[in-house]
Amino acid sequence: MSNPDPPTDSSNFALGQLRALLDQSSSEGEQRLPPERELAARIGIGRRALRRALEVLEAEGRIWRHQGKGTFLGPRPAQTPTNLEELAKRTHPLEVMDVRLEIEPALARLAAMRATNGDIERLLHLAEKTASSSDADGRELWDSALHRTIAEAAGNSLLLAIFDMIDRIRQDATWRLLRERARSGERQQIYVEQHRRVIAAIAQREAHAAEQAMREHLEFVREGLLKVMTRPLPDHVDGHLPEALVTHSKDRIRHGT
Amino acid sequence: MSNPDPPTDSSNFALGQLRALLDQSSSEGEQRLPPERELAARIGIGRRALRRALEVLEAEGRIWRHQGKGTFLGPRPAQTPTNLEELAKRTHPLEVMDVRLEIEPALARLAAMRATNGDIERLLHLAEKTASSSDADGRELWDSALHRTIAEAAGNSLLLAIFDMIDRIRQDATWRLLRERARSGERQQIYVEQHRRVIAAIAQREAHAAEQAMREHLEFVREGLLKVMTRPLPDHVDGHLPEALVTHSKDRIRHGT
DNA sequence: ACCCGAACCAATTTGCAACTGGTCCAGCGA
DNA sequence: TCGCTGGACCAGTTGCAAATTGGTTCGGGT
Repeated sequence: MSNPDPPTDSSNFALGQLRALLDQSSSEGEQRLPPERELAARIGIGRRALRRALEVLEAEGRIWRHQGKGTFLGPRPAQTPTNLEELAKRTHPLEVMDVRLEIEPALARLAAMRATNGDIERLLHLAEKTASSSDADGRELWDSALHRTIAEAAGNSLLLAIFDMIDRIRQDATWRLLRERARSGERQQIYVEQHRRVIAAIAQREAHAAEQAMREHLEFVREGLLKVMTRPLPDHVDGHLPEALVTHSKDRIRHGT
Repeated sequence: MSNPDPPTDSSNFALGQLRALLDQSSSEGEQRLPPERELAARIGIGRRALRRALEVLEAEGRIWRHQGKGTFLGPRPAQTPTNLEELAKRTHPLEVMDVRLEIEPALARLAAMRATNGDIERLLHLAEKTASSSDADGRELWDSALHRTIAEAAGNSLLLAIFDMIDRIRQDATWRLLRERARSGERQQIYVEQHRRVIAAIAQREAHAAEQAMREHLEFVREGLLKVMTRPLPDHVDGHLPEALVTHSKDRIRHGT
């Protein structure tokens, strides 16, 4: 394989000059390098030669550049989509389940240790409601409220914010139908029983039992999700997929470096 | 207790006019009301009287207002806790450490299972850099890059986003000084050694060891944080708090939207 | 070949103007 | 005295144009 833009005499000279400048700048606390045009003029070479040298330094991880921003020292800072919609585009149900399996057992454990009596009262109340609701929308609502109350009872506002973030992604319209199919029939009854066990453990302040019960519940949920996603479509379902399920896969973007 | 700004004749007249306008607007699908100045002129009263009427409607939940934006129909939209600034105000370093203790061991475990060889290469490279950097800012940068690379290697974009969220809160200017004090001296060397152990476990694909090593590292970090926050200031430190801890909290305005 | 200068493209930042709600004040009138 | 108005000013938001910067292409010179 051939390098489309190999180092040259002028670039190598620039490399030396730049390394010196980098050392000087970092010792002065400077985070930003001058613009390319200025740098090229200062060193006395053309911009193209300078850019070849900068590419080397960037590959080494000593600098990072971005169009319109500038050239900076150190490793490239992390870019995070704080936007929920963007985030929802880059993830998928199984990823979300993996995250829930990490977060919610911990929330249940913390809730067992730190829930107020008022929290526990609300949880017991919710457990009844969940069991008695009949329609799918109602189940969704009570289920969501139950999990969120546990997250509140854990008494960590940051974890609660994280839970909310995950929950919002879960609420995505595209995924609702999926969950509805996954919890139909006798599975719903098992859900109710598992919820009861989690709440009982929290009420009795058994942290480990609460964590374990929540983990088992979520693993059961994940299993149901897998079954629904892998089984063939039943006959009465229309042949073509909804557009939302088809188009979303192509605008997936890279997030590594 | 007395209302500082009770309704008056003019305001009561405006209230009736406004309720009519609200009904009309909502039926037309209009979400936004005209600016106060225009509204006052149209109804034929002063702005002060109009604002009293608007306050009533706002208290009733029929409208909501925001400086610079305007006046809108319906209930005030839920303020998203995804806002990093607001989130940073509602949490504190110990909460963040609790969350890191839940998330990052899981990330290390996943990384041990799913890291590519390229990931491991980068981790080894970063470990050297962290050990060799001398100044505090440099340590912060490389340390942050190390933890993030582990998060990337875990191969779950949602968990990565959560990690980034926590990391940004950690980067808050107010807390930097705290961490700097907590890692000075021989603790830094222990950090380096613990990092090495985590990376070694990941490189050897020992999931449980990686999780445990990361947990131990973070518990050590938390312990250092506690020590710094509870111990009295040493003699050579000036009596008054550094300005960064006092002033920075109020002039935090825009980072991005 | 190699390099330079110039020009252009694209992403970002910055500064400014306009607009909006929030607040205060002097003055008018019942 | 009290309520109200109009005006002025402050503060937060939005939109836009200009300036800045890295990314790219092209022609000409050495």
